[in-house]
Amino acid sequence: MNLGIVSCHIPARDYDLAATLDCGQAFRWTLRDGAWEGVVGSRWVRLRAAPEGIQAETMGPADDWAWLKFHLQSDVDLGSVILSFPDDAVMRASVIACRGLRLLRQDPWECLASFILSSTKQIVQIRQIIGLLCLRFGERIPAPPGSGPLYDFPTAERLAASTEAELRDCQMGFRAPNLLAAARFVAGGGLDLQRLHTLPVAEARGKLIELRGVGEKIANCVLLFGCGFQQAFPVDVWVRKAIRELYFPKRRPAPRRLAKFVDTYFGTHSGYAQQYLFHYMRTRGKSRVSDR
DNA sequence: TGCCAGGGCTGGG
DNA sequence: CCCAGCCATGGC
Repeated sequence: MNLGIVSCHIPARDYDLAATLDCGQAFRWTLRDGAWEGVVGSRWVRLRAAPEGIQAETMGPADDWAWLKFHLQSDVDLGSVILSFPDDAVMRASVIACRGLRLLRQDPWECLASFILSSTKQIVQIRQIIGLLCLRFGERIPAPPGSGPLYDFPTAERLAASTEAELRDCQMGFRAPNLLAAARFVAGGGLDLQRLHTLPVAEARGKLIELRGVGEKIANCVLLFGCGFQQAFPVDVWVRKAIRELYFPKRRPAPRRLAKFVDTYFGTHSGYAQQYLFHYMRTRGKSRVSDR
């Protein structure tokens, strides 16, 4: 049984780690010495590009890597996803700008909690808040030699046992009572996040929106990044700006009309198209994405 | 410094 | 249905 670093080659084509791990869908990945380091579940993970795929490392034992392949969605045929996008100038430019960007399949609780914390926050700040939250409330997990202490994302049960003041100490401001209430509701069995993906998407969305602090946008993030619903389409300030400027340049659409548009125009993988739009808007004008 | 950030809720037209 | 104001906090 190997308790040190163990590694594995994960086959994948058209997989860009930087675009995927640094496009605002996940908040715990860091580029260090040319490799991406993060935490998946209760495991430290290091990833780097390799011929015909990804070289992955974690702390042993690991006789099975299905958990990581599932998280990375490395088996998804990206080519067919991109072919499902509408063939227009905006999406063609997005595809060029975001080559190799994948959607992850994240843990629904971590995803829900993270996006409750995301409202009117910049991505760098969301990362800071989540870093503090994991440090204060997460469980210590095995880390590679030379690395500092490492913590997983706190469970709903753990956060449910905390206080609003302790959460506010993680710099999350008015989001603290929302996170605490969500943690208590989930820990108490009021919402089975692990089964959400088996429901019709509208029903799943309805259950999420019952939570205080969770509206359409955050619900759609959880549905897309944590439950695998390919047609969930989060509309944040960047995506709204993209749609208005690139698809409705003459006059800004009424909210209802914009909702109808994103619901019908982008095809069977509209959530994927949304992430390409988001990343395209955020990175155009910049030379590199490696700002964190 | 003031503006803005992967929003949501509330109260008023 | 639509909109303005508000909610904390920090990067730029």
